[in-house]
Amino acid sequence: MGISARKEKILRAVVDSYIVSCEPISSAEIRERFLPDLSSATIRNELSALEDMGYLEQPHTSAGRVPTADAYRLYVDKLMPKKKLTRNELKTIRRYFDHKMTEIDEILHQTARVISEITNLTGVALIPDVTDAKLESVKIVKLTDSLVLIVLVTDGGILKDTTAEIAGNPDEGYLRTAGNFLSAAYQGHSLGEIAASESLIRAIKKEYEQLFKTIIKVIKKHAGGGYAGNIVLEGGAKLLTQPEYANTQKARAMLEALEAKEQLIPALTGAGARDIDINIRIGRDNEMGEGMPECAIVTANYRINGINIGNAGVIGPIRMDYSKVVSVLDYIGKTIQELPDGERPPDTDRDE
Amino acid sequence: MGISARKEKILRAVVDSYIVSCEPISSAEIRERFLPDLSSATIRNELSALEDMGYLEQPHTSAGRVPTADAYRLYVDKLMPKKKLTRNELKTIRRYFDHKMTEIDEILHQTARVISEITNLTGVALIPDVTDAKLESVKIVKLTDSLVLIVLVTDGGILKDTTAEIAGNPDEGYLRTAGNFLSAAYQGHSLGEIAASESLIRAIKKEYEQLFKTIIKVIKKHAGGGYAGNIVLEGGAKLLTQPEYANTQKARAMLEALEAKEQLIPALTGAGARDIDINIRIGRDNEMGEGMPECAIVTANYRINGINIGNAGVIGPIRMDYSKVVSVLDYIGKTIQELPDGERPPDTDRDE
DNA sequence: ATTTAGCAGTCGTAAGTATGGAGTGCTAAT
DNA sequence: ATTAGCACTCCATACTTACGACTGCTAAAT
Repeated sequence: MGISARKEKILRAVVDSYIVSCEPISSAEIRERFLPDLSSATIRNELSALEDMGYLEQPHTSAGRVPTADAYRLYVDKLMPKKKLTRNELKTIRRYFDHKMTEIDEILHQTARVISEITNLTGVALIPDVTDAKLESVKIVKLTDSLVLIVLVTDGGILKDTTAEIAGNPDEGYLRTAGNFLSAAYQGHSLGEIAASESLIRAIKKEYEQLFKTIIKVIKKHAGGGYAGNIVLEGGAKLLTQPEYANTQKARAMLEALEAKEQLIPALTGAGARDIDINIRIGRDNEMGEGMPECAIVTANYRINGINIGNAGVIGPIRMDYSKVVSVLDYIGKTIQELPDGERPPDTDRDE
Repeated sequence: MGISARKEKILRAVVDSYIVSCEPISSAEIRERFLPDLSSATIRNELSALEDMGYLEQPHTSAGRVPTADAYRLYVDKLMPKKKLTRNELKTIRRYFDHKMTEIDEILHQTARVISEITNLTGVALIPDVTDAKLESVKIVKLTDSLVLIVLVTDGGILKDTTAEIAGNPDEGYLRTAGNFLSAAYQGHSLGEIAASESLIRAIKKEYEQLFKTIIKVIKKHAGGGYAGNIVLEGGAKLLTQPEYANTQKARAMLEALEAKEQLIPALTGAGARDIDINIRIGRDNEMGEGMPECAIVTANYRINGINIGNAGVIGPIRMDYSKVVSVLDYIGKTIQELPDGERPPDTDRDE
């Protein structure tokens, strides 16, 4: 059961206004700026009704109205205008992506950075879990007598490498052969499978056993370990420009939540985030997960040539410019789509 | 020309007190807590003299005294007590370093993290410039048909790797040979030299030329690029617990300075930081470099087996517990000294 | 000559009070 | 159903007062 068109107009006015000013808005101001054909008294009646419906709140009796989290929810689902980015903003985004990038990490870092720059919120990116990635090959490179570099290449070009110490000073040929052997044995299996299954050990020749154990350890480190360390944040300090964090108390709670990145995982990966392109979650205290302060998270899922390369978005106060954020995420999606071919996104206009 | 012993005692009392309370201290309180044998009037006279000498300030006429930056300088150079870390703190440090770490990056990350945890300030680490590192070998590993991994191994075990796209789908043997060839040609030369000199190109066989150019690009990226990206920060939000940043204005200035990591470079690498083990710089506005707010930076230079592995320390308000910070940096130094051998630092006592 | 007690003077902080105005809810008229 | 009008609420601001924390100075004591 919906609400009347007029109520929607008024609610939208409240949210639109509050998003930029962070101040309660009065019936008179709504009339003046958004709905001059109605009297303030009528608007007041509607406001009162919207308050009863749980969409608005008053900080105190003689103050204007402020949207609730429910109002934002309705706003993003139904009322939100489609905002266009300015030329400068488009240019900024393009500039961030105008050189070749081969590593997913780098793309996501850049994405988080540009999101933060444009929205003045904290940019966040989630580097995808490699547990389900299929192993293509294992390369083992000798660095020094006791140190090797283990490189795991997976489908989608994801790449994980780690140095490991190794005993017995094996020669390069041996390591190469071992790498080829392991590649052959494991090719097509996901890292998760490899980390989990003990049975595959049997297939391994005796002479590779020590090396094998080391590599399994490396794979486990990447596969089993959850997302910790795979969350990228850019522009944490930007949040302090937002008036809701003028109070140091709240600012600290928020920044601490950001520093404990693991806490963010449920908020970034929760239900619903999987299949749709843009995911907006608006949460009061503890709705976002244990210890997370009241905030909103908007993320997009990015793909290149159909291959998932990760999620990126913003984290900020519930009062944020959702429309702009969505536009930014959208345009970035188009931009990185075209990245590998060096093409420009279709709606690009070049201006000096 | 020094100051009298009694003045030193009083100054130390002021600083010691201010470090923990962040409140101006009165003559009466000094008498009570530090120097019961003197009258407050005498202390008042001395305070007045110290103020004339530039070591103390009054926020206003009827307030107690507060140390100036000069006072901190004198304090760390001469007056500071040697504080012992608590058992818990020692344990915390040891826990951070109780597993094997082969990568310098990882050690410095951990260092910054533990420093932040114990001091409640922002931990900072500077990963050393590789411009002067001598190249030991170049490894080129084929990942996919068009992608190779270029690994640069330098003396001291420093390692830089980057993926690069490459045309012509060369086979593995070719890449290995090319790697060996380049290793031989460049071994012993510093990355800086290699990046700078064009003359070495002549020695390169025609067939390696394209690959060579790619690798030079990679080396230049690491060698010429300055420190950007080599600065590690941990615990930025911790600063908000410090009373000097209760004011959001100042907090933002500080956090923004931290985000623009490049700005930190002069502060971390300035004159004097080179040869001594622990470097304390206490700066008023702009003394630390353009755009840096008033703050203090304490760093230590860490070595393993005589090889420099980087600097790490804290950044925080001028009012910080220098003694504790120095103790922490010191103990970390001992701990990572012993890291590769798995030994414990000498003064370690194990308690459950 | 140094130290100290005593006291006047300064100034910030906290608490209390008054005022203005912003905004609402309600009522009654349209 | 809408709206003008008005009484009412309550916050923000400014102003005042009182208190008390410290100092600096002077004069006496050591």
